[in-house]
Amino acid sequence: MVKITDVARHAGVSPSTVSYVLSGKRSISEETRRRVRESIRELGYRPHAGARALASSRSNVLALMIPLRSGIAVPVVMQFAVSVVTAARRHDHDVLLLTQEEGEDGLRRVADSALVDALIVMDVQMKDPRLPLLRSLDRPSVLIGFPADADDLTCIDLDFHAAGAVCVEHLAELGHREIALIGSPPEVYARQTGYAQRVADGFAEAVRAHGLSGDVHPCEATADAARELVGRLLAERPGLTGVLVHNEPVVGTVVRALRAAGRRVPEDVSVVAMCPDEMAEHAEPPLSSVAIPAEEVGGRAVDLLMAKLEGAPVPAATLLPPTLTRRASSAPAAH
Amino acid sequence: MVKITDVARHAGVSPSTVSYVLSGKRSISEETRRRVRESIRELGYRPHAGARALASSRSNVLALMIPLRSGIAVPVVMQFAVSVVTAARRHDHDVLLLTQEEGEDGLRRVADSALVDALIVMDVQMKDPRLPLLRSLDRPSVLIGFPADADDLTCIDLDFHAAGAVCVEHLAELGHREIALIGSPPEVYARQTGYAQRVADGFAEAVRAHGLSGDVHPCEATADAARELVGRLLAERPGLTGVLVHNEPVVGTVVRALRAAGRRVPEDVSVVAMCPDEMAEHAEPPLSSVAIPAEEVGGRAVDLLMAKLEGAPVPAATLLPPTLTRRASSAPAAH
DNA sequence: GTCCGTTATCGAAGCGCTTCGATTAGTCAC
DNA sequence: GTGACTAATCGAAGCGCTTCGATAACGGAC
Repeated sequence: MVKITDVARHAGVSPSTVSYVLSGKRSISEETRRRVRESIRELGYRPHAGARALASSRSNVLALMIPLRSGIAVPVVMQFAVSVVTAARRHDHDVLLLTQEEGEDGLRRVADSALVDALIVMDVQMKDPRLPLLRSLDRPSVLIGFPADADDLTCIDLDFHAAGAVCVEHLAELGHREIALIGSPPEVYARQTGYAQRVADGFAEAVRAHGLSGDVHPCEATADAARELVGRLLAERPGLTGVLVHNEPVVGTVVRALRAAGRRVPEDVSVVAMCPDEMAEHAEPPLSSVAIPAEEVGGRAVDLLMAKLEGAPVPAATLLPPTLTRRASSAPAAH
Repeated sequence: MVKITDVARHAGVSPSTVSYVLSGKRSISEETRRRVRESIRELGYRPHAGARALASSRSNVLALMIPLRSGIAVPVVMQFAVSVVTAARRHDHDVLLLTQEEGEDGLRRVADSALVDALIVMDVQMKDPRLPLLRSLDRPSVLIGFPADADDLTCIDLDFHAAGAVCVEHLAELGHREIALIGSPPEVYARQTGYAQRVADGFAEAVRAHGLSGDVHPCEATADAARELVGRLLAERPGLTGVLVHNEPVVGTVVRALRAAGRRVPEDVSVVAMCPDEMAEHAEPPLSSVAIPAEEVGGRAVDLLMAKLEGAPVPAATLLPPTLTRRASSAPAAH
């Protein structure tokens, strides 16, 4: 294994000079820098991560804790993870993967052992048991999601409240007056993850603001439940012409159930979904939708963390504005 | 930060004794061990990962490189990742996440910097550019998937050949004589990832062995392509009563297309899928299927790696036998 | 010509741990 | 009682890097 002293000898300088060339923390003459770089290349030198971490108390590794729970859209989690890794690499950091299962002990372990410099935690609950721990750690962290009490914590997420509202506004603009939200399974609201409730609130608020009629219907993530709910909705509310679906597994079923009941989409009923773009694009018909900008959330989370590591002040809360993409499933209301 | 010398002082022993208590590499008296453990607990001591890695040349971290490419089933990748992390933790290791995008340089980087002790690489291609690198690294690795030339490498995967065959056998047992394989998109075969071809080979071989008629039809992963293919198959082969679908995104579409063409599933046509169990269970009707045992593959991959790290010999190839789960989509052929 | 401030470099200490003799006690066979 | 072990513990070296003075060389400024 080639070490810094080998490079130093080869370049005719001291080890500390090599270190300063690498870190740029002191000025080095152009000529020396060139020679050192050349030696590094020639010898194929890579600093030993452990030694570096020991001497500098920086591991250049971030921890990412991902959720496992059912009801969490796996592809979205994956997108997050990939975007976090990609963003971390841009800052010359690596990512250590932790599962929710490891819980607080896992976070404490990697933080206290100095395995990681900072932490990103996904799928934050309203009353998340990890929050006190994160507050007590001496390492910075960023939460993806908003807990009930976010004091002293840095959070980022899609603005779900605005997302609910933006869907309503879209339907309102198209002239729909009677709409409904087919929501997440009841346990998701009960679990107090927050985002489901925020969508519902944003929906309800916008419904009021626009003088529409519309209400919220939690729905189990099964085809049967979705069909049953659609049937009930159509029976109870014959004037219904707009539906917002915030329940990924059943979006396809909802559309098919509407059609089975003789309603054309979008001619008779407009459908808007909150789901990954990929899913919306491949649906039949392609669905107007608001997606979670996983890519951006992950990237921004890393940026926030990097800023905190450098001691820069960062906003406590970052809400990303929702973007509604119009596709074939929504159209002006008939008269 | 509390360090080993603090623990040593608190317990009235030398630092090396604490180290030996932790590692178990030398015998320590019952009494001393107890005292040291107690001090560790009381002081909340965690060994510094970097220092440990430096002194022992073991980081206790594994690298996992995950694929990004489209056509790879995201939930399966996620399952792998989670099972690898879980298995690694059982061996007191952590997992560093790398994306395929990082390629060979990424692998070299984490290996040469001693950030990781060993590597797991997913989604191995027939002629994978990472293979020479992995051979040259001084750290053990395990591939998930089988390249064309696996010399000196350790590979593990589902036995796709057997998986293709087992589906045919299932259909044959049920009395079906004319069957078809609706395969992966053409580019997946072209890409030479291997597994698609192996399924097709296993299928073809078993068809021959059982004296059935049946052939292979690659299919784009779009609803249109699937519908079109089903239409063509039914037109060209009126006697068709069994279908194996090895193309996750379109399994639902295939079933619906069959029904749209007036064929009941399973009464008129039996359908078997190769897809994650979750997808098969939630389909309408629930599908008889062979799943990739991601859980087991991930766990076994880690076990192999651990064995290699300890210098134990391991089999070069591990093929996990497929398991077919009978569900509602396959039934005896009508006469 | 002296003094000061840069710029470029070096040497040494030290990060927190593991590991390798060395040492001391204790046990047992004879 | 002696020699030969084994069990339990210690001390010190060293893992490969960063970082903190210290030093030397070099220009201006006066």
